[in-house]
Amino acid sequence: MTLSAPEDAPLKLRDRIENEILTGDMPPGFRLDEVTLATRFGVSRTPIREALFQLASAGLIEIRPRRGAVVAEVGPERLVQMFEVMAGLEGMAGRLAARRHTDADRRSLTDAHEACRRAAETGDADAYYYENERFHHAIYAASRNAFLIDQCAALHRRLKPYRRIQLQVKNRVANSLAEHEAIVAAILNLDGDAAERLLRDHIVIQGDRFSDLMASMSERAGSTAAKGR
Amino acid sequence: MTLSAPEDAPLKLRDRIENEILTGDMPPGFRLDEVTLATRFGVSRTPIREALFQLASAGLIEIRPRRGAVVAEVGPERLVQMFEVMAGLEGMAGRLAARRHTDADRRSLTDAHEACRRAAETGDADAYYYENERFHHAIYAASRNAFLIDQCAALHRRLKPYRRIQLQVKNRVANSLAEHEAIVAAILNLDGDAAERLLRDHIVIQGDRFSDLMASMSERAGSTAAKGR
DNA sequence: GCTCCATTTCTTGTATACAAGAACGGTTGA
DNA sequence: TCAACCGTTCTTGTATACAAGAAATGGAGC
Repeated sequence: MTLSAPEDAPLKLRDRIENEILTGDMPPGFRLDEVTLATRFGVSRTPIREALFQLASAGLIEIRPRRGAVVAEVGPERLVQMFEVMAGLEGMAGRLAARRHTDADRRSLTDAHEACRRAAETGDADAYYYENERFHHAIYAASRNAFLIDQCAALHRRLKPYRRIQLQVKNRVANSLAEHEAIVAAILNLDGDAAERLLRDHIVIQGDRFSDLMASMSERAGSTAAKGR
Repeated sequence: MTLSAPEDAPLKLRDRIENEILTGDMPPGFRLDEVTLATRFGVSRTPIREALFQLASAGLIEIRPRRGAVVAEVGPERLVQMFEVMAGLEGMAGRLAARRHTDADRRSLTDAHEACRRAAETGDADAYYYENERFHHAIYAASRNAFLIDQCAALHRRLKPYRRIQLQVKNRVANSLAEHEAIVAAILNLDGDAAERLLRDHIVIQGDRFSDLMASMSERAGSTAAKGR
C-alpha cells in the first residue's frame, strides 16, 4: 500500500519508514528495532538512527532512552485534540486566503474543487481522497504564509491515515463536497470570517461523525493489532 | 546569558546547542561544524549529529546535504509569518480556555497575572519577561488540549528571542499588562470570542510595533554579525 | 510451585575508522 | 592580470567496533 506517489526513485530512508507508519504497515506500538531496520533497508544502524530521531521529532514515533523506539500510540483523546488543532489551523488559513489570494491561487483552488467534484461524481473514493488533499493544500497556499503552509502540511500529513478512514464514513464524500463548495465561495467573495468558520466546521469532528470515526478506528485496531510485540 | 533555568544539571546536548542558538550566541548563518562542536562538548561526532538532526526538525537550523549545518536565518518575512501563526494558536487556546478551564486553571491564570502586575510595577523588565511567559503558558494549559499546548509551547519557545526584544519597545510592558487584564476577564467570563480576539491582537505585530521590532532586530544583527564565517 | 536474584544475552548509545563529495588553492595558459 | 583546470584538504556520510544499560533466562531458596 502506498499513500502518495512522488518520484519514488530516490526516496529517503526517513520517508520510507514514515510511509510504513502512516499506511499502518507499522501499527501503533510497533517496535522499531535498529538492527532489523538496518538489515531490511540494507544500510547500517547509523542512518537508521538519524531517521528515527527525525520521526521522533515529528511525533510519529516515541524514543524511550535505552529502551528503543516504538510507533506512537495516538489514543482517541489525542486524535481529537489533533483534529481540533487542524481545524483551527485550516480556519486560519482560510481566513487569510480570503483576503490574500492571488489570481493563480484562485485558479488552483477552483481547479482542485472541480477535480473533487469529478471524483465524487464517478464515486471513486480513492480519487476523491487524493483530490481532496490537493484542495486543502490549495487553501494553505492561498494563505500566503509560508510558515502556516508548512505547519498545515505537516499536521495534515500526520492525520492522513485517519482522514482516509473518515472518508469511508457513509455519505461523507457528498457532504464534504458540498462544504467545499461553500468554502470556495467564501474565499472567492473575500469573506474571511465565513471561510474560517466553514473550514473549522469542515474539519472538526463532533457528534455522529466522531462516533463513526472512533468505531472505524477500533475495528481497524482489531485487524492490525499484535503485529508488533 | 541563559534563557530559562530548569534543573540545569543533566542538560541534554540538544538543549545546550538550542540554548546557544536561542540566546544568540550562535547567530543566524552561524556554521555548525561537527568536529568543532564535538570537541567543544567533549563528545564524538555521533551524538552531535543526532542533536543537529533534531534541531533541524524543529526548524532552528538548516542542514544542506553534504554541505553542513547552519543556524537558520529567519528573515523579517518569515518572522512575521511565525508571529501570525502564534497569534492564531494563542487565540485558539484562549477561546478553548474560556469554555474549558477548571478551577485550578482559573487560579494559576490569575496568579500568573498578578505576578505580571507586580513585575511591571517594580519596573523589572526581566522579571516581567519571565512572568509573562508563565501567563501565556497558563492560558495554553487552560485550553485542555494537550496537543495544542505542545504546539503553542514549541512555537513560543522558538520565538523567545524576538519576544524579548519586543518587550524592550517603549511602553510595551504597560500595554501588555493592560491587554492581559482584558484577556483574563474574557476567559473568566467564559467569553471565548473575546478571548480569542484579544489574544490575537495581543500577539500580532503590526504598524508601529512591527517597525520597532524590525529596527531592534537590525541593530542587534549588526552587533552579532560575522561571528560565523 | 512460585518468587526473587544472578548471570547471560541483547539492544541501545558512543567512539572511531573509512569513503566520498565539496571547498580551497595553486599552477598553467591565454 | 585574469580565468580555468587539476590536485589537495577538509567536511560530511556511512560502516563498524566497543561499552553500558536493560531485558530475558535460568537456578536457587522459600
